[in-house]
Order: sequence, then C-alpha cells, then structure tokens
Amino acid sequence: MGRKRLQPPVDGRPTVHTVAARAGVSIASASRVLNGRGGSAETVRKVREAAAEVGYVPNAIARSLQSQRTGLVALAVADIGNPVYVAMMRAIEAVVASSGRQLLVHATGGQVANETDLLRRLAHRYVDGMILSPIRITDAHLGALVDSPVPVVVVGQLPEEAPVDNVRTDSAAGVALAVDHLVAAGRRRIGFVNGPLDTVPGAVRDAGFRAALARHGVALDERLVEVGDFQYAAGRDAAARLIARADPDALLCANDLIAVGALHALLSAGRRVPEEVALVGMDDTELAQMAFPQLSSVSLGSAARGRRAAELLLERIADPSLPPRREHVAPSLAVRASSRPGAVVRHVPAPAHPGGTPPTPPAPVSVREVLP
Amino acid sequence: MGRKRLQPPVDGRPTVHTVAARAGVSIASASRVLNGRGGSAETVRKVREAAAEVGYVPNAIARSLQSQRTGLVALAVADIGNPVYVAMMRAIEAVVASSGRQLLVHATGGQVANETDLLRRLAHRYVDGMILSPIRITDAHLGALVDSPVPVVVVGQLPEEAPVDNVRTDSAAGVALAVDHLVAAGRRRIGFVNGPLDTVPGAVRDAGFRAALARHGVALDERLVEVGDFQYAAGRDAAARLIARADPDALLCANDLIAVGALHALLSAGRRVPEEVALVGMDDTELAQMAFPQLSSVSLGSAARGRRAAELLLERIADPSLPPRREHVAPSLAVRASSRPGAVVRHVPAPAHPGGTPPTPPAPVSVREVLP
DNA sequence: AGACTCCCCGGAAACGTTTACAAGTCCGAG
DNA sequence: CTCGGACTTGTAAACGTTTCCGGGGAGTCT
Repeated sequence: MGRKRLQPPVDGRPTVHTVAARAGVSIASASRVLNGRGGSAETVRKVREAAAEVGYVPNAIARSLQSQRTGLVALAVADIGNPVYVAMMRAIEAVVASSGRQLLVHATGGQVANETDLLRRLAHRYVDGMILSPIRITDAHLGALVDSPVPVVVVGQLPEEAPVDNVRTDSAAGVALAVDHLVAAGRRRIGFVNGPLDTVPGAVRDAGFRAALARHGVALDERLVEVGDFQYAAGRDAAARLIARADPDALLCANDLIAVGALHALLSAGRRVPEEVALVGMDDTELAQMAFPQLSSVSLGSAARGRRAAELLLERIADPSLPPRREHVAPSLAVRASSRPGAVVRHVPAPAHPGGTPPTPPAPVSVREVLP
Repeated sequence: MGRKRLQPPVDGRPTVHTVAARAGVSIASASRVLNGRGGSAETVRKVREAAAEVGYVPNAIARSLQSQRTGLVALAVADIGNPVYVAMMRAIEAVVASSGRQLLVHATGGQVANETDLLRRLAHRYVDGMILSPIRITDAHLGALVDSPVPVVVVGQLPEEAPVDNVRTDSAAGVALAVDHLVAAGRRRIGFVNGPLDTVPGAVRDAGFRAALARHGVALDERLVEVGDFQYAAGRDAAARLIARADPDALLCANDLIAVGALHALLSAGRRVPEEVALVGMDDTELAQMAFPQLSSVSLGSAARGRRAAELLLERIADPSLPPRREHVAPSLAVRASSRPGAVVRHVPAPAHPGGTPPTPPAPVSVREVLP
C-alpha cells in the first residue's frame, strides 16, 4: 500500500526518488551512483541516464542537513568599501573557493554589537566557519568567541591568552617603518592622522607612533596628532585641521583611505607633495597606487593575512581538535612618489626647497622601492 | 522499545527533542511554542524555561529543508573592487537585511562562464534568489535565466523580450549628458576612454558617445577613442595612449576607475585638469570625490538600481506568479572641479588659457551642481 | 558440493525541523 | 444533561539526502 511515495509531489523538481524510480533502482543505489560510490556498470548507466533525463540536481540543503556541512564560510569585516578588506576578501575567496566552498560576506560597521550578534547566530549553523576581522575587541567578543559553536579565525590583535586561531601583523612595527623612513628623509614635524583610539588598530598605531618618535629622539608636538575615523571624509577633515594648526612636513596616516583624504586636504591647502609635505599611508591598497602622486604606504600584508586565515579555518574545520594557533605576517614599507625626495612630480616642477628642513637623500631603510 | 530517541546523541547540541524532553512535552508543542504559535500558559513557560536552560538554538538548515527557504540571497557582480558595485551592494544589503535575510556575494570577473555556472548552481537551491549584474549577455545567459529554478533579477540591459525582472538605466543618455556638458563648456576635442566593446556597457556607451557628438555636429576623430577594460590600470594606460596621440581638450571615461586612471595619466603628462583637459567619469562613485581635483561623473543611480532590484527580488520570492517587470533609473550628471571651468584649483594657479578653445561659462544643463 | 568471500542492492533510519491531523479537555449554551 | 465549539496536545509524516545493515547472488577455494 501507498505509505511510500515513489514520485515527488506537484512541485515538479526531481529528487533522488524520481531518479531512482525512473532507473528502476532504490534511492540508496541512486544516491550511491550519484556520489560515485560504486554500483554495477549497469546500475550506474541506468541511474546516470535517468538523472540526465530528468535534469536532476541534488538539493544542497538536504545534503547539508545530512552531512552537517553547509559549504559556506562567513567573513565579517568592518567596511566593505575599504580596499584593504577587498584585498583580504579576494585572498580569502581564492582559498575558500578552491576547497569548493562559498563565501558569505558581512559588513559590521565595526560595531561590537553587530559582531557578537553574528557570533551568536553562528549557533544556527548556517555556515561551517567564520573569519572575523574586528577593530574593537571586548570581553563580549572573547566570551562569544571561545564558546562559538563553529570554528572562528580572527584577523587582528587578540589578547595573548585567548584560545582562538589568530592571524595578526605588527602594525606598531609598521608605523615604525614609516617613521624611520620619514626621519631618514629629514622630516621632523611628522603629523599623524589616526583612527579612533578606542579601536585596536587606532590604539596600537598611536602607541607605535609615539614610541618610534621617541626612539629617534624627536619630541612630539601634540598638535601634530589628529584623530578621525578610518574613512576618507573624516581623514580629509582631520588632516585639514592638522595642517592648519601645526604645519607638518610629513603626514603619516593610519590607513590609505585617510591618506587619500589627507592628500586632498594637502593639495587643497596648496601644499606640494612630497616637496613640502611627505605623505605615507597604511595598508598599501590599490588606492595608494591610484592617487597622484602615488602614495607610499605601509603594507600590513592584508592579502597574506586573509589567505592564511582562510587556510587556518579550513584546517580547523577539517580537524576541530587542533590546538589554537597564532600566526604573524611582517609589515613592510612601499616607498612611492608621495614621500620619495628624489621623485619628480611632473605637473608641479619642484623649485628649490623654500626653507625649513632641507631634503636629505633617503637613508638606506629596509623597504621596497617601488618604481614610479 | 527504543525506536524513538528522546535525547540527542553524543554531539551535545540541544535540539527541539532535548527541549521537549526537558519540558515534558512533545516536540510538536515545543516547536509551536518556540515559534510563538500558541500553547497554554503553562506549556509556554515550561518550554521557554527548558530552552533557556539548555541554550537551544534552532538549526537553520533543518528549518530550511522544511520551509524550502534558506534566507539567503545571492549577488553576482563582475568586480567586487569596483566602488560602483560596493555602492550597489550596500543598497541591496540594506533591503535584504530588513527582510531578515543575508547576502551572499559572488565575484564573476565578468566571465560569462562563471555566471552561467552560478545560474546552474542555483538549482541546488542554496539561495532563495539572485541579483545578477552581468556586463556581457549571451544566449547562454538568457537560456539559463529563463529556466532558472529560483527567482533572478538582472541589473543591466537585457533584450526586450526576455521574460526576466530587470532594472536598468540608460547609460547612452548618461553619456549624452556628459557630452552636452563638455560641449557647452566649449570643449570640442573630446576623448573617450571606454571599456571592452564586447560588453554591454562598453557597446552602449560607445554608441551613445558617437550619437551625442553627431547631435552636436562635432566630427569624431577616431584617434580620440580608446578602449581598455573597466579597471584603473588599463584606464590609465589607455588614457596615456590617447593623450599622446590625439591631444584632447576633454576626456570622458566609461567609469570612475578609468577616470581616476585617466587623471593619473593626464597629470603625469603635465596636463592641467580642468584648465587644459576637462575630465568626466561615470558611475559617480565615492572614488570621484576622493580624486583631486574631484571628478565630475555621470551617476547611473547604482544605489537606486540596487535597492530596486532587491525589492523586486523580494516581491518575486513572495509571489513567483508575478509578471516580469522592467524598471528604469534615470541618469544624472554631477559636475565637480574636474570639468567646472570656473573652479579654482588652488595648488596650480590657473594661468590665462594658453590657446585653442577659450573656456566658456557653463551652459545651463540639467545637472546637479556639486559644491566643491 | 559446501563454505567462504566479495560485491551489489534495497529497506530503513537518521539529520532537525514544521505541520496536518486526530484526539482529548474544558466550557458554555441549549 | 448533552452537544458543540474553542483550544490544546501528541503522533506521525514530510522536507531530500546519505548511510548503516542485512540479505542475496556470484564466484572461488577446498
């Protein structure tokens, strides 16, 4: 009697039942053949044929329910419009795709609430794992992280003891590279346009900046430090304030968006870059190369960090018993026209330096020289 | 006998069975309470309590299998690094999130194969619908589109007869806006840096450019047209070739990435913008405002198109029997410093115009004037 | 010829949820 | 007192897949 339906209902989309019925075999056999797990030559032929005839496509959800895998990996970043996250996302996507999975992208706006919310929702198990790049770290985060029901890899600083996979860079060292470079070029009034100090990158870069100046014996004029957020507009405005107030001969910016904003402010204020004011950004995104003049920028290896984070995540998904790992990516400095004393900026013929600190030839710093 | 297990297995994560057992009710009652579908006060209390105690979270996959909904919407665009898609994505994400769904982003690189592949994979039903913004349309697309198993909304041009929800703009009219503006400003040697002609936007803009010039009675010097792709680097190189070859007094670029590249090429070649060469981009992305001088740009309403596409998709998901709809978003022109004759570009004091076509005051075109 | 191995197959359970259906309870109206 | 309606509850089926397990057939070795 009809306790078992052999044909799917009105909906019409073929299921494994449809295929099995058409091939005259059981659903078990059909499933096995469709997954390449054996079957006699005859069975294989019949099932393949039937599947092709009805245009069978397995239902990903039903498969997920059975296998406890969704084939999805989530990425949560603060600002999808920031090219540094685009670079990171591209690297992650490459790794994730090569494992046959897909990437789900969340923009958190850097809000802690959004991120803990996301972490909580992981319990729904709609993804196999998540890569999180927070700019603020709170106890709420840490709590949600340690008892997350699915693997999470964090890109960015995390407290030492947190038992969470973690890929980080040393952005204080990155700031130091930039300061060394500027000091070696003879700059002494180095301004710093930072993001919010209540973010991890903001705080670390601030500390790194002060430490680097101190190491060079340069006293810091507090008017040379300005804070906005990590966006273009705020960076431009913060830089404008700083320029008007403190007359810097160099500007270091906490990321490239800020740096492009600062470039806008400098040019609007009639300052020549790099002759009067050298400019260095951070993250070394494609934006740095789009600016004119091209921006020197501290690379924090965002692509490498993304790739590594994705690899760690996949490993942990495969083997959840792994101990927590912590990886580092070293920063480096890409020197381009915006801070290269020798560079010729064609459309503004450089006159003799009008006064103040004369430009000195660049000292040998351990950085990449980027051809113009 | 134990045909039915009341406790979940070793895994440990609570299911509705766990909650029901703990509350001493059936799973049906538990499910009803958890979904707010009635139950006596006493039952509700017991179930809520039990759920809280064990930390129950419903499994999204099982729920999807039952409800035939995943709560996911896919977006496929050519280049996730192009700010125009970021703007579109933001608008879509807002709509999608407000319906309680999540957005899955795919980057296709503009490859037809990737897109048809994606469409095919929709049959797996891992998303409830998809928004596709292709730059090439082939018969393979159309075929895959019409018998897609889940709703698809296309952003961009589509053949008239295609029975697919579609949100489009008139980019030829957008090009015309820009040409009108430049001609009104006295420019006659207007160069055009386009993307590939085998793409829909490339072809449409090329035709629009030629038509607009013809309408003004300006003969087109073919050396003033150059093709790259829709990226920064190719745009910069194409613009450099065009500048060296044809000495334009204005440059219209098929998108803002190209325009920023062209700005780079112009400044590198020592041309002043806008005094010697006026520059207009397309898409009116944030990039246009980041450039110095800020770029005039033809807005194609990417945010509006994205929002509308998302709304159409949600409507269709709710009611698949709707007839195919087609919506239009009108282009507009944002005039900024890069083509505003009156603008003062502070760091390069504008001399009297050296010769050729003298600058004329801007004619009254129906465009937004954007404050500097 | 019998026993053993190997392979293939089908039935049924399982993944975790929602929901149709039937049965039970309670209460008020007639 | 009985009947019917409103409400609640539990059983079981369903979503579409994978997989465990046992049965059976064919082949091989003794």
